[in-house]
Amino acid sequence: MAATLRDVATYAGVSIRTVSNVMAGYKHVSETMRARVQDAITELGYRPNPVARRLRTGKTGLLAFVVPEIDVPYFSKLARDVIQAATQTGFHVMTDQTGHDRSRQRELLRGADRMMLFDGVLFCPLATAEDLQGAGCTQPLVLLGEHTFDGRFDHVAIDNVQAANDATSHLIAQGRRRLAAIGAQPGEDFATPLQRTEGFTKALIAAGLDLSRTQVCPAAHYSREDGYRTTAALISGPNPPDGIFCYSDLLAMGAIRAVFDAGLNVPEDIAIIGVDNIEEGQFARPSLSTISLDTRFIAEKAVAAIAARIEDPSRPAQQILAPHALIARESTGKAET
Amino acid sequence: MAATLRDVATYAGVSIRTVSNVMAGYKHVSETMRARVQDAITELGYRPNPVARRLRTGKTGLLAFVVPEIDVPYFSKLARDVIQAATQTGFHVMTDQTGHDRSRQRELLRGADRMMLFDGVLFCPLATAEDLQGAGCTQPLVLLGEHTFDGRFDHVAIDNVQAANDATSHLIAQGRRRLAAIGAQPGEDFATPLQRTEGFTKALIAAGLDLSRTQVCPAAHYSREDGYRTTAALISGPNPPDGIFCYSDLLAMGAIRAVFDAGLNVPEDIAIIGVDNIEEGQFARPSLSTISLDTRFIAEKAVAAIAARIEDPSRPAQQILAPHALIARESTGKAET
DNA sequence: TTGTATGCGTTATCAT
DNA sequence: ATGATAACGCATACAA
Repeated sequence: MAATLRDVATYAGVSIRTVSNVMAGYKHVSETMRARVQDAITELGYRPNPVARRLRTGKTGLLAFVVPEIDVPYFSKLARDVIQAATQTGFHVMTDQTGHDRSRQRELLRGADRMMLFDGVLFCPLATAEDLQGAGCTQPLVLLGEHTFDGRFDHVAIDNVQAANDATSHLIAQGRRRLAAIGAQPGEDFATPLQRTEGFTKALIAAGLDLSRTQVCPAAHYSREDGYRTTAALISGPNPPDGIFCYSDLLAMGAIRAVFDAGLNVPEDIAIIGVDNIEEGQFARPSLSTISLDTRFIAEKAVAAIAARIEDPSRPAQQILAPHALIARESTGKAET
Repeated sequence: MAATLRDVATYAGVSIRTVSNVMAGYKHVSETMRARVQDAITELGYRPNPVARRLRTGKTGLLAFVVPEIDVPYFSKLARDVIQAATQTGFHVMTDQTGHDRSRQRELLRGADRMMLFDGVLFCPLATAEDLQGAGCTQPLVLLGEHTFDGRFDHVAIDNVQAANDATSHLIAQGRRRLAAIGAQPGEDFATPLQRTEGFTKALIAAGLDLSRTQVCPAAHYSREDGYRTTAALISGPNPPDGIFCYSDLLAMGAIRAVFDAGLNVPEDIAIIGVDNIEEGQFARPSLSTISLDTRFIAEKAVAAIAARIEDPSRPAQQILAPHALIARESTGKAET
């Protein structure tokens, strides 16, 4: 079995306290003593038991990272950066999936089954303001990607309105006039789709375009499948667009395929732009124009924020704006090779 | 602060033992007592402290899931299924990334910094038999995807040789004769690439093809980038292939783009097939032929195996074969729409 | 059926 | 500078 503090103490002929001091790097330990204890430690291969330490200190060193689905490229990219940032900060990361299940999400938010298991939660919500009501108040929580700041929780997110505006303006600058958006979620009041629709509309108005000729299409899951189906319907509809702003790159990938299956071309007949800058889009044919989010930045800020909140739960909630950037590729006009 | 067992006991006017019994669903508790305790529990909102429980029982309820990079589609798909299966079995899953760093991988294998933190480890190794030597012996370990069974560890994997044979045979059946493979890792002795190269070669020999006209190309990271670069080199080389077997779908996606950037077409000029059946391939243009692995099956078997091993560390190591299937799509011949 | 008491391996408090 | 010891919250052997 694994050696304990007591084993080391006995072996070195000192008290348990001294060993603990050595482990903790305590100042006031004589050199001879420190050496003797160190020998015993390496000799027995002693490693502190994290569970015991955590029972005592109340800190688990664990962070929960909650996403709808980890196999959505944007979330797995984010997970990668979060795990990296957390590891450097001394945390382990547990990943939990809500799977689009609102009640499960609320349950996770309440911290139901894992009270005291995590020091904090990094939450990528598919949630409304209501869902957040009265939840998560019990433990440190940082929201990633939803951006209706109400002063209760730390947020890290891009300016969704501006991002959507940028994407739409780019389509307009490429000469597109009959625009459509895919990704709205009518009936819900999730912040992200609402804000992107707002930005989309703003850009149209700023360009003096006829809003009656534009369509804002719902998409429940931001998946390739949804993008495909919705785009196919748009094309065969009464007012086919010449430019589509998809609220995610995954939607856009489905959209591109739908355009080609309809016998049309991207970008010649329909220009398409997404959001997220997933690697898939760089190698796609045509390569996908998109709004890139700095997941590295988001992850690092989120981990820093949760660490700070764990340190001082009473600090005021921070709102951190992550940068975004337009990346123009073939799907909105660069000639396809 | 959170209520403890003692708080509940005091509140209900019973002993701590009784409360514990009720929580554990112990049989011999009188109904009146159970009801009274239950009331106190809900009244105080009591939730057992997992850390304390785990210190006591020695079980953490935590599984480590170790992959090279979580944002590789195959691994994130696997992660999704692993998390789901583990959740149903009552485990939480921590994801760790080795990032192609051999030493970090070995360190994780030794369980260095997390002895006693995890009940078991699910390991997707980029590791050689040597790396596994003397490591992980200390804690329950299940290997996913490497398949050189030596009786020391539980394995869950497909038959890589057969899978590669199937993919290659499919290319041959489509009339391709100048074949290339991408994904070998010369200088290493990772099981997967070796086995896939073996299957590739076997199929060529079985078809009586001239081995001297085939090329087996290395690729370090199974990434789109590697697939692109390697394919570009193949095309501009002295002996361009008319069919390419990529050891991963990601390599294949890069390969497809490279073919088109060279002014050629898939599948007309070069047919391409991959392995993994990531969703990206279904929507790609052309859609990607591939060998599909049943990640759901792999995840469920792996979780079951680790649970069984945790239960009985001395049980003999199991080797579990996961099914695979050829999926023929446009990239190997179905006319592109 | 239920109460008492001990220990899991730490850290931290109090002495010395 | 170091030793003895008390929690942390829970599960369980033992007692009643």
